[in-house]
Formats: sequence, C-alpha cells, structure tokens
Amino acid sequence: MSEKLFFENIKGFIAASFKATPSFGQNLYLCGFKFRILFKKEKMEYNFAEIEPKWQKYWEENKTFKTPDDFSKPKYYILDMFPYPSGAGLHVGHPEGYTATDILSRYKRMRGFNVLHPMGYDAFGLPAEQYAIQTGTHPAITTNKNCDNFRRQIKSIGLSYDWDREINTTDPKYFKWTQWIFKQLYNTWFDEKQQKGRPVSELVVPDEIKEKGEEAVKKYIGEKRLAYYDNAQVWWCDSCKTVCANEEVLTDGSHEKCGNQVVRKNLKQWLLRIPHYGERLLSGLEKLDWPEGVKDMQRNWIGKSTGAEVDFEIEDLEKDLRVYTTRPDTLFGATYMVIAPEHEWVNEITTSDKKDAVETYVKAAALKSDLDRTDLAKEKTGVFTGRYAINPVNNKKIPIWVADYVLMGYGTGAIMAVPAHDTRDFEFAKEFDIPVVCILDPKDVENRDEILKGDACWTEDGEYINSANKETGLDINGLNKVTGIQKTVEWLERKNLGKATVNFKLRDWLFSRQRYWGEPFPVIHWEDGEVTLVEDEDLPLELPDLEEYKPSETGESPLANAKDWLLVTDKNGRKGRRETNTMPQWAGSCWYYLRYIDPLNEDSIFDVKKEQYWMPVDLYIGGAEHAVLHLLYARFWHKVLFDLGVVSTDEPFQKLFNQGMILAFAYETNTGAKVSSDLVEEKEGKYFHTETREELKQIVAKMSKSLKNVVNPDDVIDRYGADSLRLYEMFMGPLDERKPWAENGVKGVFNFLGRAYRFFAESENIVEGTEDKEVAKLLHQTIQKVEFDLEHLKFNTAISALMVFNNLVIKKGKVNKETAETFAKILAPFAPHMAEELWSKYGNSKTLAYESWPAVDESLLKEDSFEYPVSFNGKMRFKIEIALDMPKDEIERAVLADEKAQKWLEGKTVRKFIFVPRKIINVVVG
RNA sequence: GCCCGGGUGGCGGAAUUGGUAGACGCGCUGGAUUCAAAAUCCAGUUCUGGCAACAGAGUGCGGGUUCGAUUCCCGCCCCGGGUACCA
Repeated sequence: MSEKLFFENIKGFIAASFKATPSFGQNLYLCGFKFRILFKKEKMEYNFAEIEPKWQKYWEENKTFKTPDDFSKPKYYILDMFPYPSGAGLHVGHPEGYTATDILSRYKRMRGFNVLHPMGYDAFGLPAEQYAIQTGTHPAITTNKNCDNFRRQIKSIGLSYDWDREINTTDPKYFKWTQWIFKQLYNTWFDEKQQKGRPVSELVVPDEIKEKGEEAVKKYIGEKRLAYYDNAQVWWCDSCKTVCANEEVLTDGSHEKCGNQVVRKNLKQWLLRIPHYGERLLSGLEKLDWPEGVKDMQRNWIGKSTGAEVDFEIEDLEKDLRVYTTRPDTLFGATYMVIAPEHEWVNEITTSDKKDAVETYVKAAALKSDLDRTDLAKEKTGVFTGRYAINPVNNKKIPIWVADYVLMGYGTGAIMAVPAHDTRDFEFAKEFDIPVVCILDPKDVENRDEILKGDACWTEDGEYINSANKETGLDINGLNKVTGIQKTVEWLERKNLGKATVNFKLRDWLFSRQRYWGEPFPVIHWEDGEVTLVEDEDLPLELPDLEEYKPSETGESPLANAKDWLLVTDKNGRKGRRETNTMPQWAGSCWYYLRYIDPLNEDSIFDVKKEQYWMPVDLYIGGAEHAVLHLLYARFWHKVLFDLGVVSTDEPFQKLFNQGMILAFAYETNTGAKVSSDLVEEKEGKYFHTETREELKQIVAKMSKSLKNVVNPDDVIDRYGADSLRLYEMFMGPLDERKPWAENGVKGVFNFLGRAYRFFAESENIVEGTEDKEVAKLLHQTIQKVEFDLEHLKFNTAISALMVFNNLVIKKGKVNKETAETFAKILAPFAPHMAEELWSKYGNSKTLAYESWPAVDESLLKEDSFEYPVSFNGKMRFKIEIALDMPKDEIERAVLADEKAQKWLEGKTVRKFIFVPRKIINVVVG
C-alpha cells in the first residue's frame, strides 16, 4: 500500500477522533506527544506516462492539427523528408528532424501562420520485395504493417502532423499521379532557345524530316522527348537482379543497396533527359536558401564546363576529328590526340599495320569495368593508331592515340592532348615519350625552368610563349589565360574550325528497374513497334498480384510472368505487351510534397488554387544523404511541371536544412568483439563488461545492428516520456552536426522537465500580484532568446534558455499566474504535452496550440547600467558597474580611480584607454 | 588529388561573429533528506600552484594582424562528408 493510500484510509478515522481534518504531511499532537505523520505532502510528481497519452488522445479526437485551406491567413509549409518504412521501425535518428520541424510548426501556429505540416511514407522499395521473394507475402502487406508501426511510433512522439493528409507512394490513388507525371515527361520536349520544356504538340518538325515519312517524324520527336526508351549500357547487380543508376554504384564498383559488385549490361531502359535542364538546375540554386555545401555538391554533380569544340583534320581521311576542350588557348601545345576506345571511328582511323595492337587494346578496355579503369588511374595506358591529325593553329602533324583515360560519355570522346599544361596528358606523354611543349610561361614559380623545358606540368595562368603562327594568323603570345581563350575561340569561329561550347557532367537519368514493387510504367509496346501510353482515364495502372516475386534470369522484371496483366489487345485486334520495368524509388519522392497540398483529390493532381497558396515549401528538413539525387531529381520534375504550367513556382524548396546524423557509442573488447551497450558499466572514465569485468573500448559510430548500439525511441519514451525524447533530440547540439546519443543526456532534460513541472504545476507556487522584477526581466529575455533561436534553428540554446529561466524561478520560489502561463506557452513547442497539462491546470479549457506567442515587453529589457569587464593589456581583471549614459572621459576617470585598478596601474603609465559601449573596457599600460 | 564541413573542460556542447572563453546539461566531489537506498534539494567543479585571497597557462599545431583573436590572415596536422582520369 502506498503512503498516500494508507493516509486516505485512516484520514476519516483521524478526522472523527480529533474533530479536525488533517492534511497530508501535517504534524499531529496526540496526548501530548507529537506524532509526525510519516508521509510527506504529496508533490506534484511529473507523471509523463499519464500526461502524454492523455494529450495525444485529445489532439487526435479534436483534430487539433487539421490544416484548413484558409487562404486568408499567411501560410507556412514545413516539410520533413518522408521515411521509407522499414521493418526495423524508427531509430532515434528519425525523430531528430521531425522534432525540429514539429517545434517550428507549433511555434509558427502560435505566431498566426496557417501551417502545413504533413507526413507520409516512401513505401516502394527493395526490402519488402525481397521479403516477398523469401516468404511469398505480398509486399503491400509488409509495407502496410510497417507503415502502421511507423505511424504509431511517430504519434507517440506527439508530433503535430495533419494526419488527414497522410500519403503513401504505394497507394494507387497516389501513384496514379506519379504515372501521370511520367506521361507529361514523355510528352514534353526541351526548347533550347526558350530554355523551357514545352508540349510535344508544339514541336515543329522540320520539312526535310517530314519528307522522309511518318517513321522519321516519330523518331525525330522521340529524340526530343524528356522520357525515352532505348538500349542503354547499364550497371547490373546480379544479386539484386536489377539495374542500378550510375549514382547507386559506389566508387569501388559495388551496389550501394547490397554491396555486391555490379557488371555492365545492355538493356532496353527508360531514361530521362535531365541534362537539358542542367543550366536551369544550376542557375536556380542561386536564389535558394540552402546550405552552401549542398549547393556546391549539386553544382559539382551538374558539372558545367565552358570550352570549345575544335575540328582537327585527319591525315588521308575525309573526316574531321572533333574534340572538346576547356583550354582552346593551349592549342599550340597540343602534341598528340586521344580517342576513347569506344569511339566510333577507332577502326577507320587505325592504320592497317596498327590494327592488331589497337584491337587488342580496345577489347581489353571493354572488359575492364570502370572500377578497374579508375583503379589503374596511376598508370596511363594507350596505343598509337598509326594515324595523324593536323593541328589547325600551326598545321603540324600530331599522332592520334587510343587510350582509356578518355571517356566516350563526356564531350566528344576525343581530346587534344596538351601535356605541358594538363596533368593527365603529362603523365601519358611521359609514359610514351611524346614531346612536351610548354607554351605558357608561369613566371614567378620555383620550378619555372623545369616547366619551360617540358619536364614539369603547369596548369595555372601565365603568359603565352611559342603561341603564334604566321600562316594561320593566330597569335596569342604575351596574353594571359582569359584573353588567350577569348582570342582563340574568336579565331576558331571565324575560321569555322570550332565554336564555344558548354558541357555538363550530368547524364541522362536511368529511370527504370527490373522490379515488382514500384510504379508500373503506363506504357504499352505494340507488336508493330509502336509505343503508346495508357489513357489518363485508365490510370492508375495497378500492379498485378503474383505468386512468384523472383526476377527472371533474363533480367526482366517479375511482371513479365503476369500474363493476364501483361498482354493486351486493342480494339483493332493488335497485340501489345505492357512495359515490365517499374519506376525507381525516386519517382514517388520526386513530387510527394505537391500531393500533401490536396491529397484526396481524385480528379486532378491537386487543386490549382491550393497549390498557389501553399507552394513553395518554406522549410524542408532532412538528411544530407539526399543532397544531390533526391533534391536534384525533384527540382528537375518541378521545373518541367512549372514549364507546363502545372505548378506556379520554378523551385520547390525555398529553404533547406540538413540535420546531422545521430551516432551512438559502441563498445568492443580487445579482440574487437562488440558488446551490447546495456552490458557496459562506466567507472572513472573507463568501461567494463558487467559480466566478464573485461575493460572495453568506447567508440562512436553509426547506429547499426552489428554494433549493437541502436537506440529505439519506444524505449526512451517508456523510460522518460516523449517530451524528454523531443527535448534531448534538440538539446544534444546543433541540428546540422553529427553527434552521439548519450542516455545520460536524456536524463538531464528529463530532470529539467521534472523540476519545471514540480514547480509550475504546484498551485502554491503560483501567486497573485505583480511579478518580481528579476523574474519578469529574465522571462522576457527568455522569450526573445527562444524566438531568435527558433528563427535560426538553434534549438539547443533555446532549450538552455528555458532551463536558465526555470532555475531562477525555482530559486525565487514563486511566480504570478501570468508568468506561469507565459512559460507554458514558450515551452509548448518543445514539450507540448507538459505545456498543455500546465495550461489546463491554470484553468484553460482549450488547447494552447493556437494561443498567440507572447510578445516581448521591451520596457522590461531596458538597462540603465552595464557591468563592464575591465582588462589590463587584454587580460580581464575585475568588473565595474557603470551607468550607460556616462560619458567616456568620466568613465576613464572612474575606472582609473577605482581601488581595484591600482594594483595594475602601479609603476606603469596608461598608454591607451579603450572603451567599447556595452562590451568592454581595456586599459593599455606599459 | 580536388571540393565542402569540423577540431573548445572528464563528456555533449555555449560564446547573437573582433570584446568577460567554458552558458546549459551530463559526470564527478561534498552536504541535506532517509533506518538505508532510489528520487529530490543545496554547494563546488577548465588545468597547474596555493588552506585561501590570488597568480600563471589555456579554444588542434606554428606564425601574423590588433589595445584585444575560439572568431580575421598565412602555413601545417588530424577527423568527417562528397567526388574521382569530366579534357
């Protein structure tokens, strides 16, 4: 029996016996003896396990966070990167970003914004399919189960999502529109002149094409479409039985999803012409409020370079070899040419006596994976074709080589090599004893002589030498790089030998996978070779049920086995076959932020007015792992939709912020065996195995099953509650930094919440009357600080400000009701359950989620004096309180006359007196 | 190699960007409460020396600018992320 219960039981007896009702904790005098009632007065214990479910239920039942499309209010769209619902459930890394956005959402609501804050699931993906292959369970079943678990976990954190807007990429009602967007891409071409995507119906087919007939017209249009179907050399993962996009292949040649080595394969694939949007994707970055690092990564990925294409005559061939170079200014230094082994003209260029050597080399290169080619980067290989080209600037004969350091996929697949001024060419030239001709004098550098002799490579700016030819009329001697390039390009264009060109690293996006669990393409391949799209009214094209989810050995997706679904006949009896590839996981996540705007709309992708109101996303928070791909792909789709007039903004995400990864401590023995964290004991900074007593090494690492260091938010909530979880996620450190999870830290914020609750929930502490000056001042400083920090996403310091305030009021022992209510309000975004509980305790019947954020009373913040730190020669020695309106010379007199100053002035003269208002006083003595 | 971040007490981290280095929290030490423990409360806690007042040192390392540098400049070292023959 608890003390309290025991007291309740005997209270009636005491009352009857002594004609007085005792209260819990009172002393009792009985027959002259003092009986202290052993039970102390009950404290307002912080019972999160009772408070939190209660408010979660309240929010759910009252649809507190249902977002109206109220166009009269200012809007704020705050978005999380939606999760892939894995079977493992959430780990504490997920709620980091979710908590941050939730705090801001709650804060913005209190500031009067109509806040759109939705959540959903990016639920297509490999794990559910692999599970289906093993067990025969339909991926939809696994997926729904996982989504249910994610939803339960997310709700238990008290996040204020509008659950009526929940979306799921695997829901046919959702992917109907993913398929619809694919159709738009297919029916769009990119107008280079207007730098804009336009409907294929507006594409003007040149007469000479029309003359060739319908096939030629179709081909012409097909080559312009943003989505096209073609044979593509792709990376094939034999273990996943699927192709992988370039970007899914890691630099060591392994598949990022499974770790197995990938191989080359030639397959019919869907591809998207994202490079057409290279320029727009690049320039669009400028006006975005994104971390510079992410912008840089996207810029690097897009990889724009400006240079020139130059045509070289080939000796004894009626052909010009076209190269791309960023350094047309170095043409005078070109001493050889290189074509890629895959170059179309290799055979033609190669002279008969070199045929064998070249063929052998080309074959060997084809067998090498890109991995090997990069691995052997240190040693350049190549073989002479026997053929020469003519350098247009000086009509000199230079040999043409084949070498695999030149890639077919970039530029023209052929280069002019300038060993004196390009490190790769230099290495190659040294390897094969090709002359190195320096044409750029670096002037003031240590190894200038070496460079001039051609014994070293110089890639920076300088002054041209040996760069003139009377016959051709080009002379750039004495110029520097910028003007040299300019003049050479002008010369090339005038002579019709070349032209300025822009190149992008960005490649066509491989947009199909040989999988079951993805969006089916709304495409039919007919027996006569025609390709048509499924009509809008027949969307969504759903996935067929299968008995077997295994991919076929040929590389076709499991959909090829669904004969009923696969084979179609049109009204004329023509037979067709549906596309068996499915879309990659990126598809659903490329536009989900648009569907939240109007998730239940069955007639269109969304309502135009709603889109105009809600877009763009004001703040998008997620992991840095999506810095390039997801964000680039989504921007690409968005720009196409913008060009087609579907969306009203050119960019989808105005502000982006990356949360840092949450790491965890892991423990290992001397032999490297991992020890589960709950079997570890700390003693004086050392770690021991609780059972074997062995000393362990602490490491910080990503959370993973194999390291036995995964922290599950369910456990944290069980032990400390959702508010503590939320607070700790934010208190750990800056949102964008990586940081290790420490259970003790959770205890710290839990203590804070407990202290705050015990104080603010205790009615005795909440009194009538005007507030204590110090408390009032700090309260308003705290409001200001929290506001500032929230606007700057500095959650950790905002929480620390709340702690500082809490510490003060506990010391003071009492506050007035206004202060208590204000505290509840500013605590609300962070610890909403507890704030609601306090708010209702103060007699409010409505949720405080829409109470207005307290205004800072500037008059309380005014200071009339400042405690200046006084330094001597830059070293702080003592402090002195000085009125803010005191003139400088008076301050100097006061400081120098102060008795504490005498010690530092003794035997010295004051050289300088520095006074910075509200900052510091520094006396320079010597 | 190149491009981005980042190095501050025993630990996580503050310092509103040139002005009191170490806020807040953890841990630790001491005390109160308790039969005892847990919980809670109070005090202390950068390091070195000293009982203390106090003094000296101190923000990865070495220089520099400045009255004053965690903050700016130059040269290094280490850690993390991205990228990789892109002509």
